[in-house]
Amino acid sequence: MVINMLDERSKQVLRAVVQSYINKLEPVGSRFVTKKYALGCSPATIRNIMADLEDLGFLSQPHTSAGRVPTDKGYRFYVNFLGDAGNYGEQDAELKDCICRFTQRLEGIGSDLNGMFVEVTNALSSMSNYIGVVMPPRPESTTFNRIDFIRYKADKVVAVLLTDEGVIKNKMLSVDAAFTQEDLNRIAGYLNSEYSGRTIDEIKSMLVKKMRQEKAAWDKLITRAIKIYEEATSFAEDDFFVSGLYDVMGLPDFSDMSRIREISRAIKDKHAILKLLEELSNAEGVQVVIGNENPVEELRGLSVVASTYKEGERPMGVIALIGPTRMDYSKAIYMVDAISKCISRTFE
Amino acid sequence: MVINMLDERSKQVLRAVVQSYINKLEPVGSRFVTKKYALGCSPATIRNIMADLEDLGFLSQPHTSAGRVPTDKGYRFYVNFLGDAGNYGEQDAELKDCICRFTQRLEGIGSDLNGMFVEVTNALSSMSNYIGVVMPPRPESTTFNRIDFIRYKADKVVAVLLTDEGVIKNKMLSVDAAFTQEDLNRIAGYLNSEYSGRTIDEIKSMLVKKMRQEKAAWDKLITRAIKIYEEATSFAEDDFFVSGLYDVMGLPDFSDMSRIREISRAIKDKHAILKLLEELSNAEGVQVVIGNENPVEELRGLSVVASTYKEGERPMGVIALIGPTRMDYSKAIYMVDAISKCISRTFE
DNA sequence: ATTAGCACTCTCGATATGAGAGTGCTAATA
DNA sequence: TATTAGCACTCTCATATCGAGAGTGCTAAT
Repeated sequence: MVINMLDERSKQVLRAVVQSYINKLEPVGSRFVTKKYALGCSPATIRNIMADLEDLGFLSQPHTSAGRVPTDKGYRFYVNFLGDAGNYGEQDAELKDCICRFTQRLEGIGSDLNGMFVEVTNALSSMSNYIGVVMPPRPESTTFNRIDFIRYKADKVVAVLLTDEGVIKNKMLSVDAAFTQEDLNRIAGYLNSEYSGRTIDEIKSMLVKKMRQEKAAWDKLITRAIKIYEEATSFAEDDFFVSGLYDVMGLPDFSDMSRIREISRAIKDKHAILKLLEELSNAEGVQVVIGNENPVEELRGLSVVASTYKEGERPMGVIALIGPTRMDYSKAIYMVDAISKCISRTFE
Repeated sequence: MVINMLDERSKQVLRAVVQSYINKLEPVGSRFVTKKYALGCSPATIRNIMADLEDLGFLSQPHTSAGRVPTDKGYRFYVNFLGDAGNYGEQDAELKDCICRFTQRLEGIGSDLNGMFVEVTNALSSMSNYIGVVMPPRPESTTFNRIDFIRYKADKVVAVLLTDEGVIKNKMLSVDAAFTQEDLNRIAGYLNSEYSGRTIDEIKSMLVKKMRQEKAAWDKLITRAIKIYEEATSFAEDDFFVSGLYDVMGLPDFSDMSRIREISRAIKDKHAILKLLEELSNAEGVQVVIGNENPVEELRGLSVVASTYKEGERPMGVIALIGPTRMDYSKAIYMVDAISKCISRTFE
């Protein structure tokens, strides 16, 4: 699908239909286009063009005598070639201002990543009225900073894991042997001195290797360290930050219950979204998945605008907006882009 | 409203109406009652009784020629006097079994409170199809076990707070002075040795008092300790565990969007619910708030079944089920009762 | 005190109707 | 040849009408 497959006026008409449908969520008719967008021709001409666009698969009619509605392909063309691409910066001043203030505040939060992610999801959803999602750094790309163990009760130990990126995780462990705090400090000290600066996953495999090497005559300390580390770093993998499910219900797109329930389910079991975002996480720049392009069954009929945030060149995680197919792509792309860049900046 | 204000047969009719309305969510007519519940009289008689019950405010008619529907007052009477009170144990075996298995598992989780609460909300909602809520122990009733500080970067410190009940909280603090890990250990050591066993709030006020006492010549350590403790324990207060918003949308009661949106909003700003649960937390046993009895505006039209869980005699927090007014009170009361008792047991 | 019988009321689904919006096509026009 | 005016046509949506069904309240009989 190349940009040249449509002449200039057709593009203008397509853009007009997409934009006004995004705004009003009502099929747009030929008369309306001539009135609202001065294209210098009559409704009849527009009708002809629209009929052509329908033949090409960019538009469709809900019923014989309604206006036209963009198809997924129509949105796709709009996003790729018509959506003011490159100058999303020309958004309305209020939004820009709002995002600007937010990014400044974000940089102030500094290294409390969890806190930052909560802020980000909230900001994403409240500014857009879509669903904001942040996928935190995956264990394969978070860098071990240090781990500490706190003796809690005879057989309970709290593990606190810090990463270079500022993620704090804690977990209550049940241990079989009765450790003293000194034991725990030794184990932590060992792990901290040996493995600081590597990724969580790297360490896991290194420890396993180590276990094999020393096979019969391994140090008891190391065995313990390995076991306890494994347990401490086995956090639920399928977690991410979401916000805005309630706001999205206010959109006229979701006026019937069944849709809402579907979406809720999709978000609740997280798996589907996680899969999608992971796929997108390797790509460069802002990614847009429109409606039925979505590889994930449950999210058909929704669009996703996502972008990775990075530490230097290394991709860390993904932020995304999920909304109805007729979402305001310009706005969403602008937001996701600005905020993901801001997050990346805080890692410097 | 005393139990004697109705004769026996009237009570039977009221019970019949409430129970079948709870089951089918359809106004129940006189003929239906005679068919389904063998009360030994004709529809005409039932009609007379129903008319009386309507005069007394226990029932109402959606429109002239529909069956009767319980009013809030009707539910109230049912819950207080008719709802098999005292022998909720006679629930259907499957539910009992399910809860039994769950409580056993719960006791296995042991002292990881956060994990336990997540389990509890999930269990509450999935077994009932209502909204499950758990209010964790308030700071005035959690007992300080120990605090530890981990130096993260020059001006960042991670505070990890443990309570006797097994709540773990962590927080990234920005500190002005550059602490060494030794400084931090001294501060933590001071706090731990002095204040272990007291409630979080007690300690706060004690520290403030201490500051006043030593006024001019206070130990620098203490000043630091106070400041850092204050910051470390100022967690968001308005947090609790919720689950089941999505399931509740499946109930026919909420087939229209506006209701759902209302509820979502109420739950999102948490404040209203928190207020209500706090009010209920001082009472003994299972509390039931029905429909418009609800003091909280946003929750009108919903019913709440709540019970406190305790450590010994000391009330710690509240668990609750929130559902439509025509919720299955017997079931809800049974569940909330069983699970709150189980939580209390784990504290022993 | 209870009940059978009956007229009455109200909802709900099906059906009909007309206004309105928008199209496609044809023939005239620049 | 590309555009446009005009018009018949189609489809939706809101409204009105109608009858079946369910359930009531009342009255008179038991």
